[in-house]
Amino acid sequence: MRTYGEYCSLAKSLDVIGNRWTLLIVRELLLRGPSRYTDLREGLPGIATNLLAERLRELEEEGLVAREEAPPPIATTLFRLTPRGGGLRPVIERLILWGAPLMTVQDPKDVVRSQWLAFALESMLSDHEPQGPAVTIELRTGDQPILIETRDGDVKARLGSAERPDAMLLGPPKPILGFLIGWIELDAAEAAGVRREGDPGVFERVRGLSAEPSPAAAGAG
Amino acid sequence: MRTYGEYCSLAKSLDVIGNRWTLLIVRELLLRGPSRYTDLREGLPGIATNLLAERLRELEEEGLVAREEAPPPIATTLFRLTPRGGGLRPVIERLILWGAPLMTVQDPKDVVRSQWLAFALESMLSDHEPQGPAVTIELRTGDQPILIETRDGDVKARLGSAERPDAMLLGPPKPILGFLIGWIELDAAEAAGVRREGDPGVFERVRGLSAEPSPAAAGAG
DNA sequence: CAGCATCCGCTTTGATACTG
DNA sequence: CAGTATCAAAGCGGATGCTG
Repeated sequence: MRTYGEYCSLAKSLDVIGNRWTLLIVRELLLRGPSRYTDLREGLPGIATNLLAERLRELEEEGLVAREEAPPPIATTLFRLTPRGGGLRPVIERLILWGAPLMTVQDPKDVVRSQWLAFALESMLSDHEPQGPAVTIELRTGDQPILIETRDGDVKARLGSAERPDAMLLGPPKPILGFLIGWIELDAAEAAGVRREGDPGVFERVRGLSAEPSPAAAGAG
Repeated sequence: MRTYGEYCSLAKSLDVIGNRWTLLIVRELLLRGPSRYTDLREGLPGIATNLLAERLRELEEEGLVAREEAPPPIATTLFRLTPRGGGLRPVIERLILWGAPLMTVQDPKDVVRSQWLAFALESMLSDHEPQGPAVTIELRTGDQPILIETRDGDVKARLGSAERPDAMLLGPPKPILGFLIGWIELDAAEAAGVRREGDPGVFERVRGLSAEPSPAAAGAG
């Protein structure tokens, strides 16, 4: 194993999770829960199968991932995060927040997955009126519908549909994200191809208030 | 440039700062302030000089680092973090916290630098009695003395000495760190070669209360 | 000396093919 | 389903040399 050889907490962290793909594997395990090898590979487009196997082996050795052989009737291997591996969630949340300005650039070749958007939205949105009645927002963007819900003062986002959401946004992911993060207003999002249904006021319940849309200018500190 | 090709905030962050050495360069710039090329290389033992040059160029292109040519009398190039680059501090702090359990293992080949210890201590300690009189603790470990001070409810740690610190710890870094983080008690630290001077009560002002010394068992989440 | 660029051998990664 | 095997390409580490 290649190590920085520094008695430094940051360097030692990077010795463990600094390799390519490692943190994305942890992301998949966080958002999917215990997963099969094949499902992980499906959630990591472009990863070489030998690399996924090697990374999982390393993560297991480091105690971040546990392998679980399901008994005969199911007969499959599940990979799950240990508490130590789950402890990376705050790190990943901070990286998501720091990277938000980079989402203003969507390369045509970028793969879009609603699961990633939902995962990121949980870190980026917050409930500004925790005492109010729960609200539900549905997004129709990416490959699957996303459900945003306020719950116990938190904002939860996951794949799913609601019978009667309080509001709905349909269209390309970039302006929808830009509007929910707070970089652009609803009319600008609509000009970029977003369609709204339901009460426009409910968005303000969870919307962020960042002011920095540009990836070059944004100082997140 | 190699990219993950995902429209995901985490993946895009890693596209920018996921390369080897990048985050350690940011660490050096955070703890040193604007730095010369040579000083950066000195703070990153083992980095190849061409890699440092390449990383700095990348960081400049991404807008995290700015290059500054000092005028003729000084005639040197300074590299400084932009606000965007400085925005990585919370990410690095979380990585430091997550990596703390890894500091229970000190490889004989690990380079020890007091600056790294001071930087990490700032993330790991907090002032439990912000209204009390300011306290000063000096550490004699690593290559240079470290000064820990309470200030405005924060704990600051930097290289330096005090005329009359309220307390002092001398000895190997591992037990000193273990004691300050809260994994072991003072008598255990002393048994591991730590010597104390001054009031033992002042340590409780800033000490952490983590309970998990083992890198394998610690669930930080 | 500060701030690189070049060259070379080794390691890691990516793509694909194949297996119990 | 859950990998292993193989091989080419890219990245990295170390040494050395160049330039103002």
